[in-house]
Amino acid sequence: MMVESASETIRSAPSGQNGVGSISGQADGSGGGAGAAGSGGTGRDSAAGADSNGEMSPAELLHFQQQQALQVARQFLLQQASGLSSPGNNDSKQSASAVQVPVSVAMMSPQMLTPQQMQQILSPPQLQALLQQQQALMLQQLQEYYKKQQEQLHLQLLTQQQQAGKQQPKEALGNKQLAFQQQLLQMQQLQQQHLLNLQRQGLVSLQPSQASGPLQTLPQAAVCPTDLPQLWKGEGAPGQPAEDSVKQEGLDLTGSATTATSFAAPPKVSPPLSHHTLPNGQPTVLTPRRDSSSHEETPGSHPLYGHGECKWPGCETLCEDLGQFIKHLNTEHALDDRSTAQCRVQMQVVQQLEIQLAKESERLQAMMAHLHMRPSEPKPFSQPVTISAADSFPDGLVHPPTSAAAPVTPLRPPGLSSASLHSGGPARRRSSDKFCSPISSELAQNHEFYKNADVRPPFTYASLIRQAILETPDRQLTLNEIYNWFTRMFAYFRRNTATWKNAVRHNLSLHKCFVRVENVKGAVWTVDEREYQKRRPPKMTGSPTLVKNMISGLSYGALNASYQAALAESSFPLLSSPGVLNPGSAGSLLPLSHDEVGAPVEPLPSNGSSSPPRLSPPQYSHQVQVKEEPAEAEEDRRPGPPLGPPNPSTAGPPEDRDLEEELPGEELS
DNA sequence: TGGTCCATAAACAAAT
DNA sequence: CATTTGTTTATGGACC
Repeated sequence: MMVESASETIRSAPSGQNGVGSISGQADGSGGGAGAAGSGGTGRDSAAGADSNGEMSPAELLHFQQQQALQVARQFLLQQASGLSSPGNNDSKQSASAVQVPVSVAMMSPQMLTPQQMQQILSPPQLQALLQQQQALMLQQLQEYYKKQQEQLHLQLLTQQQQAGKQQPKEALGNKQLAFQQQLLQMQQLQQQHLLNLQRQGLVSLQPSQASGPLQTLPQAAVCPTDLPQLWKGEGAPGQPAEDSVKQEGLDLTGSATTATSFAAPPKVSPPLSHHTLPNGQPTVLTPRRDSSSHEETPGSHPLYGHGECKWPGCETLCEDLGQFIKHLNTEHALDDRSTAQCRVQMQVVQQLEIQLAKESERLQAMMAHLHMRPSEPKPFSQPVTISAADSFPDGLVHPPTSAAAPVTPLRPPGLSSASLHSGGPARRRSSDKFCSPISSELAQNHEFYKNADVRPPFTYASLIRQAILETPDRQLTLNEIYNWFTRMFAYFRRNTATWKNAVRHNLSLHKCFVRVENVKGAVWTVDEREYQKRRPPKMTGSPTLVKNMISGLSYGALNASYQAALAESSFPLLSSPGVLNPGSAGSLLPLSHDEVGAPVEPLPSNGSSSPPRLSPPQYSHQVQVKEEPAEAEEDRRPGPPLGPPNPSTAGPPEDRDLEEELPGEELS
């Protein structure tokens, strides 16, 4: 295959955006394009030369959308931090109004956090969800918008024709028609382009569910489609300066000014055409009550007024006093199309946040409940609670932690999980390791995300390699197969191949947990679970501290690191190991596609299935034996006597393989 | 500050 | 001979 030679790799320029110097990968995406091409798999978009085009390249688009999602996410976090998330609160109205201010304000404020930071704070699933929501919304809005524009054009065209037919010379008519048609064409092209871009990037993952997706995710957002165009219009209105978040986002994008412009363009198109369309087509469907709620309530102070400025989304006009503000409010934010549209946008924002809030609240309660009861309930798992805790918060759902960890996948236990670093961007490396989130579950859950987004997975090479191997029916892979797994599963590894491949080889050789086995066909790599677990014993057991942190973090409502981590972690987990097939079950699913790793579905039945009360020495954290199959002997043993023994066979069972395995003893070295 | 864990780079050797 | 596969060593960042 095309392995590129060293030469290419060397040029890595560290200067990452943020400084995390080590990860050169990110930085040099440019050149990489070429080499990567090989891995066929998914639709690959060469990351190459993004900037050259006038239009937004897929990469840029993705970046852009991520930014958008991040914005929203940011608000969400802010709110959480400010204690909004009081547990029981269900009163949507209340929370809505409460949320409003901060949200709108924050929305406009440019970056408080960098995308990287957001990535760290938010878990991939969260990011993904946000992204999708945003994308769905945008898509919808765009579609509506274009539709509307086209209708307008057609109408105009018709009118013109009629009139022209009567009074205008043919030539003129011809010209006009031409002009309109061109416009129409442009519109169509634009539309197609945008839709294409959106889909391309995205939304790939979005695609499948797309049909119903948007509606589902944004039940409320779906409001009347017809109104949407107005949203854009309103926002795009020339008069208002900063408002459009889109624009702001654009500014934020460090490197892509072009992006901003190109993206913002579409909405802008509207002004010219729109001015007269508005009068007509806009049935202002605005619901009075909402409107009134935000405008009218002016007790002593006004919810839209604070710190001397107008808090209306996008408007930060300074007002000396309330009186002046009111005046401003009445003049600038009167009941017009723009205000209505903005209001609607705000409604959507709030609604989404409410949904999110409800989810998070639920999760919080479950967490609290769990942590509380924990003391009394020691036994379920001797294991580190932390682990289970982390595992247990799936996205939104709450499932009993206790049972959570093990239960989910009876067969394939969390055993495999172990290492991984949980989320996290920069920190990715180690810190998380300690948290020990199950890579398998995380992966399963965010499988699509990593597959399509050029984001560096928050796992160490070792944990990824292990995952790759374990996902295989016979738990063994050749080096090349490992490479393929990487490229298949992560968009990120589709470039800089020389670099990460070297790292993979390095890790295989370096870690005792990877055992090379000579096979008929050559050599394959297997994982020695015992060794693997051995590497990180210390912390886990001591989880108490972690728990403590979590608790304190929660109680204070502060976004401290531990909380963030917990948050991030929480979302991943869903299922623990979905696709992983264990040999035992192997027969069934196996070989095929691993992709399924993603099978997850979130809702985990909480069927507690049995929680295997596995106890294992603390050191070996989770483990489960999987039972089902002797196949992996390796795993089995670990629970028991820790180190001991030489393992008998590791793999024996499955099949013959005479050559199999391992030689006893050696590993101890 | 020192130790550990990781990522990355690179030199080399052995096998294909 | 060129690649691929494995091993090792070195360096530096992050974290505890």
